[in-house]
Amino acid sequence: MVVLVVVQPFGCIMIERRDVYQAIADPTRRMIIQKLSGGPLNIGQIVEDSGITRQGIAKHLKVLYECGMISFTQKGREQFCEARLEQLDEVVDWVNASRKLWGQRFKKLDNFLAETKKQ
Amino acid sequence: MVVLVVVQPFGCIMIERRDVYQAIADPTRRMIIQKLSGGPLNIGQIVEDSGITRQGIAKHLKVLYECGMISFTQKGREQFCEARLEQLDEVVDWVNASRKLWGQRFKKLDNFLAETKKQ
DNA sequence: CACAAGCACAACCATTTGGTTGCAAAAAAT
DNA sequence: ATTTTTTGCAACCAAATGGTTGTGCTTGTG
Repeated sequence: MVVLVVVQPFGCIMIERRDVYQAIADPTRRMIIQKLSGGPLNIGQIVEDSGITRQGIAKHLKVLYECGMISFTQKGREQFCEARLEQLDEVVDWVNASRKLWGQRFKKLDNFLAETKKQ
Repeated sequence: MVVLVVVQPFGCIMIERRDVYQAIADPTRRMIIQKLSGGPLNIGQIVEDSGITRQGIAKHLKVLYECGMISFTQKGREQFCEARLEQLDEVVDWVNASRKLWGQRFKKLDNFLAETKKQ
């Protein structure tokens, strides 16, 4: 997990972490994640049929790495890339929490109406 | 990918469909979604304690609307905003599909090793 | 050795993003 | 009738994003 320490105006130090939401926001990165879901690949293999340049892919890999969604293993001159999908739990948890609240919104409205009736 | 061409509230003309991944990529938009999960609110209520200006919020609402994650209802001079969290299914489905594939990666490796042993 | 494969790093570029300020319109309240 | 609330719209801005080309450094291979 990479933490970006940003020194802002007034000498403020902000600690920014790239998050998983940002990681999966881009369609190319989702494609990379799906390719890697099948197992580790080297960068050349990821570039194959991606439609963009190696350097473009490298930038996306950097983002994914900074989110802790992939890890690297050097093997000779090749760099193998492996997915770490545990991070996606955060997204699912957030979605479920929101939907749980959303599912209760009518109940809450009923409670509100009941309360106002009493007064 | 579904492309909707809708000319409706907010003066939005939707030609390309923004996707849900982009909608939840921004922390401010996630905050808005969570606020709305409890039930409909007008724009002023969403702005409350958000730390950014009404116009800033309006831009985020436009994005959320274009993703089909919120809908509007005019009531006098107030514009009420309601969440449509069904859209989040797409995210959960994608995550689950990736994780399913990921869970099978060792099995695949075993199969591969078994195949090569035969030859 | 010479050469190719695989990759990292830097510079550059156009567009998008995420915010701001200012102003105008319409509905409600006084 | 005037003022206040609530909102919409446009212009502006800095920074981030998503790509590109070019260069050069390792590491295997003939």
